[in-house]
Amino acid sequence: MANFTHLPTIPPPPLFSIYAGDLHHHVTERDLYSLFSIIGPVHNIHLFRHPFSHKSLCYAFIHFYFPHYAAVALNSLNHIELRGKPIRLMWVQRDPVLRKVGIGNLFVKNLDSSVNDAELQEVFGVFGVISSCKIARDGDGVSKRFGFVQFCSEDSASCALSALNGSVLHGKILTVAKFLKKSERKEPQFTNVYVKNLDKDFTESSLREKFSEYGKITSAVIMNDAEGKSRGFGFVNFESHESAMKAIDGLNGAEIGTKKWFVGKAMTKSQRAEFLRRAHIKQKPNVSNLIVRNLASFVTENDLKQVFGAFGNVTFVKVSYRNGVSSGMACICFSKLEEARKAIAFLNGCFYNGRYMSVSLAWHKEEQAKHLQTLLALRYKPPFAYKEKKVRKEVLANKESSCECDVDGFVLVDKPSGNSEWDV
DNA sequence: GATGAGCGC
Repeated sequence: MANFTHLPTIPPPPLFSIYAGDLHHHVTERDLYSLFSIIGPVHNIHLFRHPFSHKSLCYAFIHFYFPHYAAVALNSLNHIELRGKPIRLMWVQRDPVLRKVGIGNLFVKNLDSSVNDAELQEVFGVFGVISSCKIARDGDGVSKRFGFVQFCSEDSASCALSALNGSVLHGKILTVAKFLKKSERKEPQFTNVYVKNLDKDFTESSLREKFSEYGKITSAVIMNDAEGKSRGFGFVNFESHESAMKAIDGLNGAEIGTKKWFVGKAMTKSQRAEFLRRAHIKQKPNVSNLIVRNLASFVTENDLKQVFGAFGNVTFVKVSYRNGVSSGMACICFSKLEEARKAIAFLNGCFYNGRYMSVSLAWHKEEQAKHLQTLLALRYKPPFAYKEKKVRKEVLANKESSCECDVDGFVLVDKPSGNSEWDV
């Protein structure tokens, strides 16, 4: 019999209320009420909505009159599909520390793509009480073939790990490991080395010879074209990471034959694509581009060229027009970041043609997206005007949302009567 | 090969 006493366990939660997460964004209070009432009398449902747009935040609380029904609902309705998406149920746990400690959290990979959340729960549930489990899916709901199972106790998790790691499910050998955050996981150490700028007559055996002084090699190839001629690059795989590092250190930039070799870590196609994408962003930092907002509609590109030209060399001016009408925004490029900064310091907030101009550095699109994600993660509350604009953008982007209306500059979607709580 | 997100009146 296992000794449970020394292992941490999540304490029993309040027993009337269930948290429902991962909801499809079109799931409504009514959908939830219809579903949960099947089990027993529901006291109320709170589907959380954005305070301005009233779009669903995709999670809800379901309060039952009797804890018994809450428990039954949690067991029998978990992972059921609502509007085509499986819901994920948990006991309400309001203590954020307890929610985030990650007790008993397992990572499962090499799942067959047919395995769904419910089956994952069934297989792992034999070993203890699961607080949350799900399979990672892409935007179309296709399984990414890995998932997460979180047990209420470390003890159950370790039982499941030792029993199920290496076991077979639908013909696939599962890997079960403790879940580690990205920061806790060390990068897999590469052993494969890429070499380019080889002379066309450089052979595999000379390649092997050249690299073997750095350590034991498991394979060395030169890539050929359809006619069997060298394409001038190849791969050398070492037995150890240290040897691979030494080889890069020793041979990168070396002049061999008539060429200067490039030797570096071999990348997969996707890794290389990511690398190039980042390199591209670095190359074009875009930081000397300005966005000007709140311009009067009659301000022209020439006007702006004059005003901004006082601060440096303006290389590009573009006013944004929609249906032939200025939208009050413009992009202005300086040849130097320094000049752009000067223009901001001087012109941002200036009264110009009856309006206060806003002048700020333009973001690179991808960097801005990342920045926004970081802010969201920190639960950053943007300033009012900003939030309003963002909501409008979201609403416009979401063509599926029904009954949009514009009230006092706020875009409201599916505004429920009264408050957003839907009492039954 | 792969390592989420998540909680109020």
